[in-house]
Amino acid sequence: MTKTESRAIPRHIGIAAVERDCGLPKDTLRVWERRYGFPNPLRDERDERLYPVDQVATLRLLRRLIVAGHRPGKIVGRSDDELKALLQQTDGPIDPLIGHEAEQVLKFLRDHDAVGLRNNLNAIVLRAGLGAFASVTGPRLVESVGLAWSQGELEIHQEHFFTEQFTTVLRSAINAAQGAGLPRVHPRVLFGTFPQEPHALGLMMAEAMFTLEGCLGVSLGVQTPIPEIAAAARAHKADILALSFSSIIPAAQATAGLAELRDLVPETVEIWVGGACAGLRPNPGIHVLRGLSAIGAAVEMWRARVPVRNDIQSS
Amino acid sequence: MTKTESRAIPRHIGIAAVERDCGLPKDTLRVWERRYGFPNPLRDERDERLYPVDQVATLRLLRRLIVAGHRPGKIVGRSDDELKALLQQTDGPIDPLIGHEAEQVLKFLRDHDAVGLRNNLNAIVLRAGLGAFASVTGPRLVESVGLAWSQGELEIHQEHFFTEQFTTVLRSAINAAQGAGLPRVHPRVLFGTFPQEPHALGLMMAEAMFTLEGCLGVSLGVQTPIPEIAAAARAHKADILALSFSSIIPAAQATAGLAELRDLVPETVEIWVGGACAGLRPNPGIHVLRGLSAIGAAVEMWRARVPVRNDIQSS
DNA sequence: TCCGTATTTTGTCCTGGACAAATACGAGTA
DNA sequence: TACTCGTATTTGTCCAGGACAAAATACGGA
Repeated sequence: MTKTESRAIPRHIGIAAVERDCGLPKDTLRVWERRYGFPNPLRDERDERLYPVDQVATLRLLRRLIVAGHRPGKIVGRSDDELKALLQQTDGPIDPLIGHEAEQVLKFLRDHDAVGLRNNLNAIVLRAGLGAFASVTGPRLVESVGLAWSQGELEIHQEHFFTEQFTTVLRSAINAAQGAGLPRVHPRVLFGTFPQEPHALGLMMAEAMFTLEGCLGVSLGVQTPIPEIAAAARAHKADILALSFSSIIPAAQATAGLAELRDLVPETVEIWVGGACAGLRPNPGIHVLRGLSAIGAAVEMWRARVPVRNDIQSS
Repeated sequence: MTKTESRAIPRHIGIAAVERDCGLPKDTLRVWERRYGFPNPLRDERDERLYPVDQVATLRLLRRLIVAGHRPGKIVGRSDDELKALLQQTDGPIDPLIGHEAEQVLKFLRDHDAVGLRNNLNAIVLRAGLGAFASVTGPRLVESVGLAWSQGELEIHQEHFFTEQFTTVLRSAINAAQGAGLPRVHPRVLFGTFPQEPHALGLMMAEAMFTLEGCLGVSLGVQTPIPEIAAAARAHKADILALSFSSIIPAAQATAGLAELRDLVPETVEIWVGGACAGLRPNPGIHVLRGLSAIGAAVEMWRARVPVRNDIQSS
């Protein structure tokens, strides 16, 4: 009975869990420790690294700064305060970014109010319309919640809870849109993410945007192996492969994976990518969409560019 | 023109790409090579492993067999033909189990017919009703698809595709049920899975059953750390913690995790578990439900057992 | 100011060893 | 026969510390 507390909230986590939570590969964690003296994990009885949770929080800050363009050698080892100052100077101050809706949502999360959150999200969708929700408000809400989490203001379970409610609301709105007699014609769009990418929200918001444009969308969900994505593109005769990248994906991995994928699918299939991942580059054969609101115009351009094949075309 | 092909499809890929595509960690790939002599990659000029694509395909077969219960020592190194034979032999003949609906669904999957599959699933829900779908037909469909996949009759992307469509249909049915004026009172039920459990379908079917019973359900989605589940149970003042276990979870892990969880939540919170995981045991403080159709009666018993507290009860 | 070349930084891969957790095996008991 | 418990084997993950190329930066000359 006496030590329930010590087991209740683990103060230290292993290297694999840190890799998962921070998106920093194990090798990188070890080499940072060797070079910069940080992180500075304890060791358990079998000499394995045990990272205190506050160092894990710092690592998340570091990762944000690095994807924002800072170099590890300059920032690893600095104090949390310095890092936060840098972060604000990069992203701009945090508060202005959080709009009224985000504040409300965060309040519902802190209150663990499921019904209130759901009603609130539904109200936002109705007020703004699905298009504006999926391209503007939704991403902002997601970012605000992610930010609040990475700054320790929300627990993991609160973020899970938010994701679940958001998913439900958005999914039902998409269903309603599909049932509302939208045309559902070309282009055929196949949605998916790479295996390291478990984040489904961005993908679903993209699905909403394409649906509103009257595209015929099919989703594979998240974390599909690259050869499988390619096989699915062929099987479904997709015109466009739409992939979502959150910021947890290292830019190098995204680029390498995209090159591999580009080789595996026919050239007639376009690859469109988007998301918060910083390092996305407009390689040949890869279309980078900056922001979900760019989808509408891009689909129109596609329709103008690609000759009509709105009838069924058997191979 | 003659050699374009050799550049178009790379015949060898690096270890990081293999990790991505097969889901086998780099460390495991290296230790298999050391112990079993397979995989047997070439080396590039800087002595890094280069895996031929056919070995990568074999690795994917191996991974399938391992999640199906085979042990690496017995199968790594065998020929593709032997592996494929094992794959078909694993679960015995599949046909008897498959009902009419499952056959239809498998046909739509093989045809990659998104619209047909969606309509078909919707029709089943309407015909059978949400209760029968979530407790009988749905689980059977899920099992049939899983079986077909484990025997190599379906590709991974087809299973992803099925999961996505099934999710959409079920989620929208749950929404409809919630909007249909069901009472939504006690018990408060919190849904979740352990971190190693990524399977969301069972959880959602359980959510459907509880919703039909008029419970007030809140879901955390899949893969929530155990302390977080406990924290969420306290925060949401849950009466019941409903956890889903698919067969990929080792029984020992489930038991250990449940013991840990049982310690972390107040005794007034009941823990109900269910799913295809074989080793679930009715430990003290843990209620094991055999099958989703048992949920209805269990909720009624709970309501009879627990004194009325249908009014709001502030802590 | 621009562009090509040195230099630093940085992530990823390597080897070979170690060990605990998971699993299979085998003996003893009801 | 079925089931439990202790032992042996298998298997995944971690460690150290070295190496090197790709990327980023600094530098020098037009």
